[in-house]
Amino acid sequence: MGKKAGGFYAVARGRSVGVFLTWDECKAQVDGFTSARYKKFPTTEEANAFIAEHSGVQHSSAATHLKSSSLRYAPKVNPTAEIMGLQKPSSSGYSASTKKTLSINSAAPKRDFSSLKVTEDRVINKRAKMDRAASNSRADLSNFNVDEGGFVVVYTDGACTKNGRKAAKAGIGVWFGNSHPLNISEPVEGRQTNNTAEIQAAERAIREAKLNGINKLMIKTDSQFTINCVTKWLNNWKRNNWRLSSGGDVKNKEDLVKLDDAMQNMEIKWVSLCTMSCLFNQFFF
Amino acid sequence: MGKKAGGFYAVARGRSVGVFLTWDECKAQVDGFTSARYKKFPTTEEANAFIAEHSGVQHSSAATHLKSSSLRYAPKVNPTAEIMGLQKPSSSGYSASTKKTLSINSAAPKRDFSSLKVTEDRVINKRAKMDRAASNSRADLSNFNVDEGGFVVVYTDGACTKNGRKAAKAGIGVWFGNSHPLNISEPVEGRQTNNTAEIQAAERAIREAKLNGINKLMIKTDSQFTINCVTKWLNNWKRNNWRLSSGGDVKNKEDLVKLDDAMQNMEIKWVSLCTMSCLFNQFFF
RNA sequence: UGACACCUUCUUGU
DNA sequence: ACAAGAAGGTGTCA
Repeated sequence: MGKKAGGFYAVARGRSVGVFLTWDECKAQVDGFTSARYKKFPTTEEANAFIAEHSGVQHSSAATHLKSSSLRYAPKVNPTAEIMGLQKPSSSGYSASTKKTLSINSAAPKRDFSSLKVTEDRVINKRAKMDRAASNSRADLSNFNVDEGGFVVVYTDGACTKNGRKAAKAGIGVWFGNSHPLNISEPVEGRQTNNTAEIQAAERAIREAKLNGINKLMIKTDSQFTINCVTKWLNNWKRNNWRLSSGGDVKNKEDLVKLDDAMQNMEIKWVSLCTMSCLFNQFFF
Repeated sequence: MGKKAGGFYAVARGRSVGVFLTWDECKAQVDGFTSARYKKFPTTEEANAFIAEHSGVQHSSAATHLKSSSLRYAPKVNPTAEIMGLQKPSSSGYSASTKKTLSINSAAPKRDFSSLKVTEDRVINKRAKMDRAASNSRADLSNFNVDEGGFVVVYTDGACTKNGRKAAKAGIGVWFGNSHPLNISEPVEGRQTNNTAEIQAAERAIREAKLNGINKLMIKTDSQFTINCVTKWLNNWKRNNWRLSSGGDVKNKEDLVKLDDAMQNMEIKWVSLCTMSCLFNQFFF
């Protein structure tokens, strides 16, 4: 080994949040943690600043805390868990399966699509359906999260193992509520990439909502890509025959056409989970 | 130029040692291999340098040794690796600083202009100078890479954060060799764009070379724009009062005049890093 | 229209 | 620390 000792690893989102002195320690917080955010810095000050900027949330005590330079190993906070506070699925209503015996309860990763595990797609899928059918009581179905404007809130997410490689396997997750009968976790159809997953997740969420008489839906996703596709680029692409500004083809045309179709007759508010954290930062800066 | 055609994957420690053209091939050598050492580079030269530096053997008698080693270790190596042969640096002697979580010692990517980080330009710049001054011994200075024609080889590069926006910050890099005392990393003066950066990088390289009695210089850059300016358009612009064929002004006149001035009394071979890979392709297509 | 650069943003994985 | 999947843009010239 014989590495150079210097350096501070800031972990803004991970199993624990804080500054670590070795890559190994840092890696332990971060490895396998979905949408982890971490970075190495030459000074503690910069490391702390990074955490302040990227962890989305701090404890009220955090601001002062970060300033005291002596504090190395910061406490364990799970930002997301707090922002989302009430109803957000800190982890999963998704059927738990083998794999990745999630780490600790508190800091459960935002995304635990255990069920996406390839080898079990069929089984899981089937089980999910049975599950939904079985518990299809009115009481359950009406148990949506609804915002002040009457929009039903749904969280969507896509994941893709080995993204970019030919063995890639992608899956989607749709979350209406804890153990909600409409929750979905399924494999992706067609091209297996992270983005096809995110897009299909949104599409499935919408179709599922429609089937249940919902006509106002708030989709929360961390895929800025999907949001941009729908809110910024889609109309233009429909006009210009799906040409990128760079001249190439729109890679996700097929999925986007389906999504666009699903969107008809549904009022949708798109919410970026990322944006939410950013907004939150304004409390601190 | 790494983006489209993919780069070159150097495997220094793995099932086989060598340069590979796809991530899949590289992965095959490396996956599950204890303490594998590998990295992607935009050029074969850099890939070979990485292998030379990390494959365990070596050091001391660099030049000749490297040649044979790359041959020996490169079973599947594409022709290029052998054709290009020499010993190009993996990368930067640039002072490391914050940003982009530099990797360990030597094998940073071609562009790790950590030092370009805005807030620290001054400091970094100062440090770079001290650094150079401090180690300014004859022994070091004579340690240039020289081609068969007696041209000293230097790599130049420019970078520009937020290129095209008003917050843009540009910087230059000049690389004569690993930890070479003449290496430069500095902020750009004047307009902050990618092209001013590339041009100023070349100019600085020439001036630095001149100060050290060099009169034959091979400049390797991936800026086709800079090369075209100098080798195709400059003479014409000097004649026609810096008019574009479209009638407008030459945007980079100021920097190009300085570059032109620096070029006097210096024999220069301009080499496009891009062209090199392209040439290579002709072996296969 | 082409070419070479330079970036911004987001995500997924090891 | 590394990889890829995806979109948007400007800097510049012919």
